[in-house]
Amino acid sequence: MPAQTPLRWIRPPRQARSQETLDRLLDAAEALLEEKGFDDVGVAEIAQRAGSSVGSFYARFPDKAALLHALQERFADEGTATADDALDPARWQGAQIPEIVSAVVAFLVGIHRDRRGLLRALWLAQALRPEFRARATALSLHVSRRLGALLLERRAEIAHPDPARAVAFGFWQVLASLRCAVLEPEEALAVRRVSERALPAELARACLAYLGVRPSNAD
Amino acid sequence: MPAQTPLRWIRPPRQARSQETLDRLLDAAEALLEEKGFDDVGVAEIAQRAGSSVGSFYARFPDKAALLHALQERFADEGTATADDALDPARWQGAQIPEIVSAVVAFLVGIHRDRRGLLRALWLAQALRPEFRARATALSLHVSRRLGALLLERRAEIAHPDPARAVAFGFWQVLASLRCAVLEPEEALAVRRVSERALPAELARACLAYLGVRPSNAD
DNA sequence: TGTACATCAGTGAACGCGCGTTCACTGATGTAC
DNA sequence: TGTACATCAGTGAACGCGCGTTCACTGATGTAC
Repeated sequence: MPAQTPLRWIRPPRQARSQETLDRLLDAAEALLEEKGFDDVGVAEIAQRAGSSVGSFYARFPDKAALLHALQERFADEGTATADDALDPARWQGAQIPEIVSAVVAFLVGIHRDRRGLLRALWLAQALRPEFRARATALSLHVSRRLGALLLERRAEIAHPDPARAVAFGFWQVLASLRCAVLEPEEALAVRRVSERALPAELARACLAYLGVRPSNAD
Repeated sequence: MPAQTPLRWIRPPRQARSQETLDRLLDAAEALLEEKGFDDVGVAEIAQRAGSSVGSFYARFPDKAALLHALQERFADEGTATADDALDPARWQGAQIPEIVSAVVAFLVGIHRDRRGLLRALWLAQALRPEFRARATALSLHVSRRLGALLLERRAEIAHPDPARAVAFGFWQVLASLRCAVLEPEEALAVRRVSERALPAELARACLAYLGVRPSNAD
């Protein structure tokens, strides 16, 4: 179900050297996305920053949109692997829900901070271009299910009448908040009233309150 | 403090007829935004839909971006007036927090449904163009303060240790969720697990739980 | 080990499409006397 | 009340800029014998 298409957007390279060029192009693009939107970054600009050329770019990607797809694919692969590792039930033996939620939220905040530009670009692309949605949804769903499995093993701690739904919706709300936090610049802090430093704790608090989990002694 | 600039982006019309043209242009643009993004809507397309012409467009707006500014201005004016009316303390004499929050959340869900296209366009514009942020922030802040005043009159009902901050953050989280719900198409429902019909209730529940308000008999 | 050839990778100037913007002109409205 | 003139509003074909994309060419890597 989760799209396995291994970078079929990219013409696979034949020499190691061109694989490096491809990585450099992806890295350059992601770096530039920290400062501007995808449409504001030119192909020539990306190529130059990668120490490459426009021609090389088009030797790897059929068009500019394919670059964003490749970035999405790369991020989703990393995200899936990370979730599988981080949300492995074995890792959380004996842990209670507050501990898990706090850790996950803090981690998600970190990702959104560190890769702000990429996530913003992907989020915007998804809003208007259907071809970006499936992959994005698949990743969210994967993480949501893994987290759900973990929390529902502990459903006794959850007071919400429909724990499975609550876990899914709670996770979605955390994601939604982070997405907005990523898109919103500092101005919106006046509305939010919670600094980025305090965000993980407050977000976890909100999520736990919604689930109906009593704050544990662990936190 | 809230930007009062009365449509200074628009060259004010001298004849009634041209005011009508302007309104038709705004309406046509907003209608087209339901289907596509701002960049995907052409000036000629807007003019045609408004039963007008490209030249007329440029007689009213210095450039295409000014149109989006005008739409933002119009929406913000309506929103401000609506908030002043809807959140007037006199209106809520004797009401408890759950009743207020439920009503506000339901109303916000409705707005985001009815003007999905415009809100999506404004949200995307804000993410990348600083000149859209101030107005957007001012509107959110205005509503947040009005709502805050209303709820903080009832702070006894709030268990959160910092009620003022909690009200602001809770409101912001509701907004964030709605923004994402507006940008996300149906696919994401698999992640969210809450349909648009059930959204108001679940969002209100989450907000109230975060504030630490006991569900009242009123709801 | 060395030479010839084939294939792959890289280059960047030139192209061309799309779309915002302009502008010379027509038509409509209002005002002076 | 009627005519002349000034100003405002509207029109859409033509322009031109920006940027994604192409392509003819050079250089690098690998392979055959």
